Amino acid sequence: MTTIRLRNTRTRKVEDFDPIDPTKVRMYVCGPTVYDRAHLGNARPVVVFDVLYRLLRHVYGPDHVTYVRNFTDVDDKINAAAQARKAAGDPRSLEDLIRERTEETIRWYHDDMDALGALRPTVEPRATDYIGQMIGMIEGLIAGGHAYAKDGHVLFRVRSYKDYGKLSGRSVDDMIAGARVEVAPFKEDPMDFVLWKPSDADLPGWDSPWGRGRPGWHIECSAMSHELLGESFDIHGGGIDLQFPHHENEIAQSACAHPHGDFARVWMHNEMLMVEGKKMSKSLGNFFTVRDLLDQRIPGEVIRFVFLSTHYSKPMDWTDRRRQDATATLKTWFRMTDGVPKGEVPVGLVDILANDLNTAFSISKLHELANEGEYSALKASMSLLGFPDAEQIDWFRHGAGLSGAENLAEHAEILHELLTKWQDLRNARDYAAADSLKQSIEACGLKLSAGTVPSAEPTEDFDPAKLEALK
RNA sequence: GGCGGGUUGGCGGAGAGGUUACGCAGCGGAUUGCAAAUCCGUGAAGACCGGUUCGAUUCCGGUACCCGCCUCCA
Repeated sequence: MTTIRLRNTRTRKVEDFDPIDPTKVRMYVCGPTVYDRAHLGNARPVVVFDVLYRLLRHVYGPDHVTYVRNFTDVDDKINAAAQARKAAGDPRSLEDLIRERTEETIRWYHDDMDALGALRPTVEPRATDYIGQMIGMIEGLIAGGHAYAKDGHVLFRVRSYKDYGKLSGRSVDDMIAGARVEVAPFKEDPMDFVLWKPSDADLPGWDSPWGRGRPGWHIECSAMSHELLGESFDIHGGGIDLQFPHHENEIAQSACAHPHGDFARVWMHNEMLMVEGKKMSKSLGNFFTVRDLLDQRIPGEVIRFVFLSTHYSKPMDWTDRRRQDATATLKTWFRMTDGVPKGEVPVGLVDILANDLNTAFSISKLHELANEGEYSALKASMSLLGFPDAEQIDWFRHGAGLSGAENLAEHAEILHELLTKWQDLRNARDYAAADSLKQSIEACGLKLSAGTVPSAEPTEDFDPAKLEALK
């Protein structure tokens, strides 16, 4: 059997993966807080751990892997979104508004992640369905001396867990010296973090031994992973930004609540996403969602390809250039594998993925399969990496994909239609009609180019009104 | 301030202590309504300074620079 090797953040080493029970491999990945569309950065862990999930299924069998990814549907950002709508005059109750918002966001999330080719996890628990387990866990922590109630709050006593800070390589004393911690009157120690907090009448709340309130961030993952995967499970994943404090706190809670378990044995973290060399942020104006890209007719598999071309442990740069390269490569591969029977995944490729998920190297191997004419193997390999079969999609047959020019994005639909038609006419060797169509498009002030993917570049004479008139 | 990641050819991006990464672009050629697609061939690298070694881009140390987390945003 293939030995999978994974980098464990806890030990800072790449280790042989040795599941507790090979017939029941268990993985937990931190999912989204459902208050808005997922941005591109949110999608990276989804794709990274989807590849791991596929690899685990390939090695241990599809029925022997349990993948849990939560929806955090209780959070102050969600409350704020609902309160804003209520303030704007919506007559419905806060609870109804919250429910509507979280349900809608979960639908969006599914739509967007499905488009990236991510398999649905085995279980997708919602935090609000596990409030009882959270309360039970908090009670246990208090009984064990690891937490204390004060003024309607319950706090975790960080000093009661000697390994606190081990995952992220921090010491409690150093962090306090850094003085960047919230000092609150109800805290024994500045590093103590909230397990439960009181809710006033304007906030959602649940009855608890400490009064009506709601859980703090962190406890939901500890409670749900315990309920669904047990005291000890194999892999816990998420973005590197979650390493501290989220995962550190999860470990502290779970280790103290279940001292006989190991909690998660392997901790995996993906590095961050950047856009054109910079962190994605609203202030830089380079912030966008997965849906924004899909709406620009960028296929989900192209986004996936760009993600996989960088190892998960390195920052990944989303650039328009890489998007174009990925489009061209996938287009070639889909043409090669269209209608070809699916063969076997080469052992060498599985070994490459098993070596700490080296997706970037695996892509070079796919290039080699393509160069050698091994199209059946290429097709199977693409499937393992989560790409659709050529027969399931059709953009590669005629074109699609636009130049990334920002000022064309809002005309994506009409341009896509026109470019597709142009390509189809050329494919049909109807050059008279193709050239005539080209002339009418270029009359709008666009320059067409028959590249790997037909594209349109705006000139200084670009007139959007004329373009829309071509509809 | 604390912790962590990175620096490879024009661009993106890997593996391996000694042998071609790979892709894109470029260049030469074939083919082709096409500015395309396809096919054949081809040049080009390892931030800086030391150390270990018969030999390092690959191991070790230092320097410089870049980036992220520690704070609501993944």
